Amino acid sequence: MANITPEDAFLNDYDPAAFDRPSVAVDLVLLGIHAGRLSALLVERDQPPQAGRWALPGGFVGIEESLDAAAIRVLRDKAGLADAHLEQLYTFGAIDRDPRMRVVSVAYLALLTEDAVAPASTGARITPAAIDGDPLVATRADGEDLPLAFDHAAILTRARDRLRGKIDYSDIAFAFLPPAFTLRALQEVHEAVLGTRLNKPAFRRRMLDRVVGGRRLVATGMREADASHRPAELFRLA
Amino acid sequence: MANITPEDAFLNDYDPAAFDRPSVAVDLVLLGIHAGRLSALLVERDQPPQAGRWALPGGFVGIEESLDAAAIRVLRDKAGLADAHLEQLYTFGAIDRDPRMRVVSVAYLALLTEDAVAPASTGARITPAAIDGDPLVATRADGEDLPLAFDHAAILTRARDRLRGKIDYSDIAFAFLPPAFTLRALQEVHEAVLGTRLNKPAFRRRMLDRVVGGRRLVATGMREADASHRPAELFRLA
DNA sequence: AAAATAGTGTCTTTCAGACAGTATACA
DNA sequence: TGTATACTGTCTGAAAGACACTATTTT
Repeated sequence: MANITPEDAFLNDYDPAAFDRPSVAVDLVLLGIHAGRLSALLVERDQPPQAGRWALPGGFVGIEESLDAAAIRVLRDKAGLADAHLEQLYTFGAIDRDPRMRVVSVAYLALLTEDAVAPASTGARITPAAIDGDPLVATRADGEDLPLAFDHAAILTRARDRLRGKIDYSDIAFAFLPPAFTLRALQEVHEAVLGTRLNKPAFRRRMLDRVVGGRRLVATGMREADASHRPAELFRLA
Repeated sequence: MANITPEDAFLNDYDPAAFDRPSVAVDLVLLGIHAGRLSALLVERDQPPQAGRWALPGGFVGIEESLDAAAIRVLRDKAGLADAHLEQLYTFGAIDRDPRMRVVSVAYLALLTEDAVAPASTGARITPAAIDGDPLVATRADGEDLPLAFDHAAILTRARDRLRGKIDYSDIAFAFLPPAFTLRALQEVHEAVLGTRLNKPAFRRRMLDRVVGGRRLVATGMREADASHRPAELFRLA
């Protein structure tokens, strides 16, 4: 072990500028709860290859731009969103994932509130689609299953799995909600992400007892406005 | 497939071939349990920049090589290891993380058994170092704290956090162990990763009841060989 | 026999699921 | 007053922590 091999010497003198390099891109998985279902914002491709298929919004990373900065730029310029919870998801680097050229794509997870997902209406070039099933299927509000471009079904699957894995022990669920929210809304977020129904008293207890990152749920004393029956209390994270 | 034109690009008005691209590299976080502590294999840099500092083994990704293939190649050629549990960790893309050029580095986690970590002895160019504390410190077996190169302390920190987050609900602990192992060895892996002591009866119950990925612990009927007192039974995952 | 670790039985606490009940708002 | 939903009390069962005990092997 630890001998200096010819490969070591070669790599020490390796000049990457002399070789072709992959392009580096970011792709954004924009997720929100829409009509009670976990949904992604997808963009219809209008150019070949894969014209007519639906893709994640993305863009190439500039030579003087960090990965995070590129993700923020795509969020703003391609999705028209000023702000969202953004976290890096996974990097996809299969040789043939894009038929035009070698592209290594760093996927980001962006979590949106319901009012950020809804304006992208069905029929437009960017639309929310419920993601469900295994293998994953993206279904638009009109019931149409949208064909996905490139390896984007794999990216969406990994995004959903990440979300399911983290929701129980992190504060990501709150990224889907406005600053003040009802416990029912929080439960609906959990149910949409996990794809299961949850027990209400146990859920309430767990959420009210829980401390995540030094923060916990506190009652605001205010109540939801538009309920047709008894309005629930609004909580916030503090 | 269609002609490759600038219009084919993800962003209609952006031709990546016309711009400088970052280099893409992989860095390997080689982790194992050494002397009861979670330890990483580090390589001493013998060239500037940062000569004398300790780095993760890494290498550039070839234009016709997937990220996973590059990680396997580095594992073999730079670390001299034929096989290990390999999983992608995170991609580091700050603009100035390498002073020589723009490098986007995809970090991989590689988990090794004790006999793969141990041969790299203290004093050699590649050495195991216990990683502990917050901020993270890498300590060689002789007690020396090793200065880390570039952003590799941040990479190691993220590797440790990933491990701690996954050990309770995945089978990664077994990647540190040979095919047959005692329950005490398994508990020592958990304790080294989490940095805490665990309750023995509860740990045994949990492990023997647990089913992860359709597999569970089964007794082999064999016992450990070199114990100076009552030898423990060997288990395997099946 | 002594020493040391393997392995188990059991008590207690904690917490989630289930279910039924009370409270409060709107029609 | 009816109805729908918010919110809570309590029972039960599952699982973890703590601790003490028995079992088995080497020296």
